[in-house]
Amino acid sequence: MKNNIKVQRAIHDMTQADLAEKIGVSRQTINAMEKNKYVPSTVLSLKIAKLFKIPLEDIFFLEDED
Amino acid sequence: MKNNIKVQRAIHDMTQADLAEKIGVSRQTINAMEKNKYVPSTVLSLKIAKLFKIPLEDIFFLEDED
DNA sequence: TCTATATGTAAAGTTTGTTTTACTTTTGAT
DNA sequence: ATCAAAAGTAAAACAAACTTTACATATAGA
Repeated sequence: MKNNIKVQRAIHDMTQADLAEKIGVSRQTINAMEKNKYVPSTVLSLKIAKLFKIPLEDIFFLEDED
Repeated sequence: MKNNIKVQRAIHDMTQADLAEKIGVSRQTINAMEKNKYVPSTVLSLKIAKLFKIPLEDIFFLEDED
């Protein structure tokens, strides 16, 4: 799975720390997500989509190997 | 978080085992998800939304306590 | 009623997400 | 060139997802 969180942050002019605080996780969690170190929970991805006011599928994308 | 996987299964006339097999998890995982025993990963929820051909937010819902 | 299929549940174990702390590197502004 | 903020990274510890096995309950049809 891939994501474009970094782009969404740029659009909204937020740092990783900003986003982390808004959705209630650590900054490292945001960083690791952006670097595709792991797959976040559905609660987390729903919160991010809600914050950015766009469909979850516009931020997170399945890949062939998923 | 809540979900209406059971309803979607009914619409598509699928058993828990059917769904489990289609998205590549165990039947107990589907059962536990339906009974809100845990929060699935974003890959799993994306696969379910894709299978049912509806937006993820039409299946999984944030609650106030999330 | 008997049987097959679907669902619910539980415990143990493995894997993976997430936090915390802490340090390094990059970037941009002055 | 310097400084501060932002981003990258890493290890240890803990929490949660997910699997496997196994059994119990429900439901519907023959």
